[in-house]
Amino acid sequence: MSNVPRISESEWLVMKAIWDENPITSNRIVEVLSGSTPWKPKTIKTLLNRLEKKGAVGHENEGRNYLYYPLIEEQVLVRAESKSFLKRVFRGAVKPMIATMVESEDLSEEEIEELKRLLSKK
Amino acid sequence: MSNVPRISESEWLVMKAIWDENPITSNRIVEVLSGSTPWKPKTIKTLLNRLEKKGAVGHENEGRNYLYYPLIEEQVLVRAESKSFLKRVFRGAVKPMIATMVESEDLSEEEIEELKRLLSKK
DNA sequence: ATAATTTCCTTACAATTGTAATCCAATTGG
DNA sequence: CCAATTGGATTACAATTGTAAGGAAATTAT
Repeated sequence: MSNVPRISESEWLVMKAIWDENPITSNRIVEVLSGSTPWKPKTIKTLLNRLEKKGAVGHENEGRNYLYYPLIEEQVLVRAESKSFLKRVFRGAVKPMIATMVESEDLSEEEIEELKRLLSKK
Repeated sequence: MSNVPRISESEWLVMKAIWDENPITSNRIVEVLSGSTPWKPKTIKTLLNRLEKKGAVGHENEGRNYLYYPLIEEQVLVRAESKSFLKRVFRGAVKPMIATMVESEDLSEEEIEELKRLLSKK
């Protein structure tokens, strides 16, 4: 069930814009993404079409404009991606994965404390 | 520098076989992967060629066979992938990432303890 | 010594992805 | 009211990926 579609790297950026402001007009998406990518509006439109075809987003008409909304929750996609990444790169082993992340990324004191607490609760 | 090439999902499986037994003949790679994938030998050969073209592996001749070896360390590729995954899916935020993994994957008592120790050392 | 097999090299071919441009209908500015 | 613009639909086109098959040279089996 709930076969999560595969979302490409570029498409992820679009999804994030939609999750962040839901619902959101295509114009607004273009506006948001123009701040963080070098994409032309046409490019963003293409990505929106693909995402809709994949069943990741839907839209309704707002006048002559489209109002987009996610059809997949961020959490769902995030989990699916995480699982696939874990398998591909770490052969499914969670601990080495977390170890690598803790080693190579920066974590503040607080974050470390919070994570320890989180682990304790398990 | 050290621009790490992008390794596709299928290619990762080949890389793992090579990291696991280094150096390794093409035959042995086919043998290993035939156990875990449905790929035909020709497919595996294609992937090896692509990896070589990308500079991820090299080979020397062992008689009429090829003996492959990695040109990129596992750690290097793992870190690069992790960073890219983190950015794409978690907007670069390590803590939520680890939190998600801890929540949705299974960790044994021991592993949890070990991770807590690891965090403490930071 | 030929035929069969094996190994590698080259080519294939559709789907996905990145990155748009073109075309058309509706809307808006003058 | 007509021209320009805008938003969406359709089309484009090369690179990457998944998944091999075909051909050539070397080796092995008979």
